[in-house]
Amino acid sequence: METKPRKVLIADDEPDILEILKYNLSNEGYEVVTAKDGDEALEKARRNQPDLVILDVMMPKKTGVEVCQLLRAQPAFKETLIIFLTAVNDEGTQIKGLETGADDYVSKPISPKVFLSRVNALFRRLNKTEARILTIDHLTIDPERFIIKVGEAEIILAKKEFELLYLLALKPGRVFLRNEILNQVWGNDVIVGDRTIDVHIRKIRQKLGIDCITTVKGVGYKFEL
Amino acid sequence: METKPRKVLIADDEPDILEILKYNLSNEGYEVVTAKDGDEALEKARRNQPDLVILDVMMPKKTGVEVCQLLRAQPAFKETLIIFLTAVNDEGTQIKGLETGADDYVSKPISPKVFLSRVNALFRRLNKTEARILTIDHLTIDPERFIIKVGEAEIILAKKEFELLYLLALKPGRVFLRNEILNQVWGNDVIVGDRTIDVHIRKIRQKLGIDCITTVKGVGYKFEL
DNA sequence: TCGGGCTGTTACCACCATATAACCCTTCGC
DNA sequence: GCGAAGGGTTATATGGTGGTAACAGCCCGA
Repeated sequence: METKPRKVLIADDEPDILEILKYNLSNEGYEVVTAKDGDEALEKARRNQPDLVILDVMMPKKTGVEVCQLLRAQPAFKETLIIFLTAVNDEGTQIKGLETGADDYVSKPISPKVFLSRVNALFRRLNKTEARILTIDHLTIDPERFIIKVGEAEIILAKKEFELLYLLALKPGRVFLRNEILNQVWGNDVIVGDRTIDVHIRKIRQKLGIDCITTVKGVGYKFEL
Repeated sequence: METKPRKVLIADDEPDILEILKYNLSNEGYEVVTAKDGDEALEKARRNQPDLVILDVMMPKKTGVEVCQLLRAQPAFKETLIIFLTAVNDEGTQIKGLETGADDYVSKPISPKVFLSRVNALFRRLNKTEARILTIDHLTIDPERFIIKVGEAEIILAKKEFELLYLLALKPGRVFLRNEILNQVWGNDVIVGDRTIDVHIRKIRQKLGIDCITTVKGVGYKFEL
């Protein structure tokens, strides 16, 4: 399952800040791009389409607020997260920043750890609205649309079949005991015959046309391409 | 589609803070409920189902962090916005707060104006349901004029029918559970029979004359051309 | 080689979710 | 007050879903 790394663009004219933030965000698994002034920030934002933009308010060329406004004006950046970063702890600027469409406003000096938590908090909320789309090789499972894609072909699975496949595909390679599968998909109180799972597995294999579910005899099933 | 006021619960043991925040939030059009300790906060949260909960960290009975954890443990509050409010400007607490699932962390003393902007910023990201004209292929949905166009033909839908179609069309392809539809179109407190949705869907399909709503059995409906 | 344990496969069918039509109550314009 | 439209319920039809049974095949140990 691919969870592509979140892309973050940091724009600040102080190299130290850039360095510290980049170091911390990278460690946390984010992909980091940096810019040292407003114009460069705009340029790199366009090219990299980051998920989060961190803007210093006081920057050469263009201020963070200006950059923010320009970004928000473009449809591609309507949804992008934006955090302002500033030494200026002045109310007016802060309010203006937030009203321009920023999602957070952090005052320097910043504690890297606190900053990280804030970033994570923002992404956490964003995540929920997003679908948890699984992509394994050329197989795509989209629970939001209830669609399976093998290559370009769209395949419709029934509810139970979908849930079963999704469960297995969540942890590729991991073997699920028949009991686990029953609990997860059917619920721990429902009692069904022993052949039920096999039949569903078969239907999935049949509909997908590819062999992605492996039987582990005497144990259970696992997803594998 | 309901545009009822956002409900906010404020929990703080200092009456002054409660008063100031309540005053400011009310002015901004929010519906405000207050609590003066942790237990009362939990109680009122359950009863009022607020969209945003503001928690003082230091409170009698239960701390803000405890309340937050208890709330987040309940499915009904998984999505609720939570802001911590505190005089304690200690890193550890702040990080813990954010990692508990809070969305923001504001240190006292607070400027009411800045605080308001932060609240607004949170809500802004949450509701991206701006009324805009949708155009999907040769189908146009104009929520301002309440008009549907299929090709050149104008079609009049009833209010509920329109709202239902608009909801689905906002995210083409995305499957909406019957529950989601009920919440969004009818409101979470209204109780209607199970067949109601089907009937409205049917009317829409009939009036539009084109097949743009797909049934996903056991799950819900999705818009698709 | 035989038999038991386990899984694959097929056919069958009950039941549940949805489709559909008919009906009723309320609201609103005239 | 009346008719029309909105919006909800109920009853019945229908098809897909998903469970079961029955049997075939395979692997492995005795």
